[in-house]
Formats: sequence, C-alpha cells, structure tokens
Amino acid sequence: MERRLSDAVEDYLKIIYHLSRGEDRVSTGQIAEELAISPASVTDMVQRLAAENPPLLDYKKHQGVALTEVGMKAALETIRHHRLLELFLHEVLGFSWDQVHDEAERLEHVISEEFEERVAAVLGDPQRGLHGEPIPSRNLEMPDQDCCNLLDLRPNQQGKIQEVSDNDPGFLRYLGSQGLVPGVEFEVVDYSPYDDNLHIRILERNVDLVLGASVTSQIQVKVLE
Amino acid sequence: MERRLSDAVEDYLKIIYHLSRGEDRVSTGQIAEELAISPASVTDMVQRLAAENPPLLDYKKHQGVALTEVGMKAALETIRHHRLLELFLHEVLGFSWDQVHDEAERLEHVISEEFEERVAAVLGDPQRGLHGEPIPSRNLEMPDQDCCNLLDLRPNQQGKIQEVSDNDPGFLRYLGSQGLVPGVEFEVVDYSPYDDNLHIRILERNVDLVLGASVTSQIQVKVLE
DNA sequence: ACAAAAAATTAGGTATGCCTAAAATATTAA
DNA sequence: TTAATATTTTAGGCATACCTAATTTTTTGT
Repeated sequence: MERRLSDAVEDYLKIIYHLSRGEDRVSTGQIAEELAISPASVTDMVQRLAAENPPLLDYKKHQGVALTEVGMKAALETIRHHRLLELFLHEVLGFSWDQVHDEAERLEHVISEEFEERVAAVLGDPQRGLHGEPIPSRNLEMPDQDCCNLLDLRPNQQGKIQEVSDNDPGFLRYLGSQGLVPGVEFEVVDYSPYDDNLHIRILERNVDLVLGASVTSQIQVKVLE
Repeated sequence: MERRLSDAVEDYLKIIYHLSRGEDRVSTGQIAEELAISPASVTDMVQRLAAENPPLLDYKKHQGVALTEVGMKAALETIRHHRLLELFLHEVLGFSWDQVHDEAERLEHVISEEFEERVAAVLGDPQRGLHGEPIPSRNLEMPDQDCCNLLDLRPNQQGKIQEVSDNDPGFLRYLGSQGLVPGVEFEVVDYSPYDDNLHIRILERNVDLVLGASVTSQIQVKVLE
C-alpha cells in the first residue's frame, strides 16, 4: 500500500490542496492552469489518481475533483517538506526569501522521513514557514488559522500580516523592500472602490503605502480588534 | 545545449565513471549489474547517450562504452554533489556515516548550483568526502590520488587508510566499529596466500585485526615509506 | 428553451526508461 | 577449428506523463 508517489503526483495533490481553499471541488481547468499543462493531461491524471487503491482523489466527470483523506495526507506531507525546506534553506544555508521556493520545490519530493525530522529538529520544530505559512505537524495536522485576505479589509480596520505568497521571487523582493513581511501590523486608512486600491499605514514605522488588488490579494492577514 | 540530464542519465554516467577506474572501456553487462537492470535496457540507453549531441558516451557495438569529455564532466558534477551532500548530511544534520549514502543518492540529482556552492562554503570547501573520497573541484577537476587497494599490500608495508566504499551501510558500521576510518595508519603483519587474509596492526592504538579479501578490497590506502 | 460559447473528455500519439524473449555476435575450451 | 557457452543486441511491449485534435457535455445569454 505504501508505494512511493511520483513527483508529478505529489505536485497534483499539492496544487489541488491549495486550490481547495474555500472551494468544495476543484476543476480540471484550474489544475491545468496552475501546473501549466493541458486540460486533457489533467483529466487523464485525475482519473488515474481516482482509480488508485486507495483512491487519492474523488472524481466525477465534469464536476472536478476533491482530495480523499489519503490524498489529503499525502498533500500535507509534501507541503510540510516544502515549508520546512524553505526555512532550512534560509536559516542554515543563507538563501534569501525569494530564492527558497524553487529549490524547495525540487527537494520536497526526494527527502526521507529521517531528513525531515532532522531538519525539523535543527529548526526547533517550527510552526510557521519563512513566508508565514502554517507548517503541518509531524502527524500531518494542519493548524487552523483565522486569517483573511488583505484585499477584504476596509478603512479603520487593523491587521497583522500572517502570510504572503511564496512563488514569485520578484514579488517577494518587492514585499521585502516595502517591509511587508509576516508579523507586521498596520491600519487601513483608505479604500478606493473602483481600482480596489488599499491605503494602509504600517504602525510600527509610521509608513504609508497604497497597494493594488494584485498585491493585497496575495497577502493574508489577521484582523485585530 | 545545456539541457538538464535526467536522474537516470546521471546515474549511468556516474556508474560508468566509477567502473572506468583502470579500465579502458566498460561493458554493458557491468553497467547492468551495477544498476540492477537488464542488459537490454543498458544497450538501449547507452546507444541513446552516444547519439546525443554532443555525445555523452563513446559506444561501439559489442565493445562497451567510454565517457566523452562532456560525459566525464557531467559525471564529475554528480559525484561532486554526492560527496558534498554526504559530508553536509553528517556535519550539519547529524546523519551517521552509514546513513548518508542513500539520502545523497536522491538529493544529488536535484540540487542547484546555488545549493552546491552554499554547501561547499558552509563546509569550508572540503577536498575529501566523509568516507575519504576526493571531491571534484568547483570546476570539475578530480584531484589525482596516489592510493592503492589494501588487498595488494604485503607484510612489513605501512599504510594510511585513504578511502572506503560508501554504499553498504552494514559494511560501514562494521568498519566504524573496528576503527577502520580514513586517516588511520597501520602496518601489515602477515598475509595468507590461500584466503588472501591480511593481518594488520593499527599503529596508534596497537590493535591487531585479520581482514578477509572482501573487506580489504573495499579499502583504499596510501603506502607509507 | 435553445443556440453559441466554454469547459471537459476521449482518442490517438510521443519520449523516457524499463521489461522479456529471440537473435546475433564473441569468447572459451576441447 | 569448431562447437558450446556467454554476452550483447534487436524486436516488441508496458507504464508514466505529457501532447494535439476532435468530440461531448455543460454553461451562458437571449
């Protein structure tokens, strides 16, 4: 039963997990988009994953897919690897926060349980990754997080940056240059309904920024009372 | 031209490099044996590698293969990765010297140049691996080493252990338990011609050991005057 | 409700990297 | 030297994971 999953399968499960945020089922088209492959290839693969024993996905024609319990655990294992590796690459090898993603993307598929545990130990069993993402526990429970998209905040609300998207190096360098890193607290000063621009003030440093939707949608925050 | 080689190709090149020690050409049968796959599969692959542009191998029907310059560099790159990783896993993550091989075997194919350089820097640009193997330099020159097989030493010769085979964890644990690690100096006390047993004395600790050919053939030594 | 548009699926194909069985070539030993 | 043995190669297949083109199904707009 414990057959090793291929890199490709792990990538599918991971992407489906990420796309499942809020959504009930995920369409083949979305998966194709994320993986930058053709929809036909995705249909092919998801049918195979749903036919596995035990099934990794629940698939119904024209109705997209959802992860089974088994598929979910496999996805969380890969995600745990990824986030521990990102932190390790930064802390131990000195990679910058925009360099770690691509490297972790390849390493996550090949490290052993032994490696995973030693890295976790060296890092002191961290709960959050380099970009603020929660790290699934050793037994693959994902800590639940009460956070929402910065995009949805409105004037006078205060928040704390929890997590930022990790996949675009240029975007991460930009965030870093603006001091938009996990932990930073801010207040929303203004909102423009037509372009969805959000004017925020970084509390600690008293710096003001105006951020477009393509930025705010990539930042998860916790709303403060 | 700089297309990425698959894991399988890197494994072939690495194995062919190792089998080329002393030998002019390497047979498909030897490669099949080492990789634990069928000879037919090897013929298939070596023909493809010889047909690449530029060719990675020189292949003549029924006469085995030899690495080209390009194939040699690719092999040395993988070997550099492997040996740096073994050392890194031991020094930084606390893996024991019998655990590192399998892990490095998988990691060696996926790490970036960036990773390689940072690891080399953390380790202080080491010249030798965990098991005493020479590490190819950054520009892929393999340091030449004057060493020979312990198997070939005879009474009254003194030597220093340079390098031991790294692929069998049980064998490495045995060597460790006997104190047969790189750097140790010894004198050959006796030789039995019928079983090729070698009786040696570890100089530093004044310990005597009798080693069979299957052990002595796996240890490389430097002969001392 | 129904036609047009969008999305998903099927069908058929490719490259990689392995397999077994059969055929060809080399080597060895009488 | 020639027959037996061992090695290598060829031929034909399979699974994975992708592709394009054609078809089917679903959704959307009027």
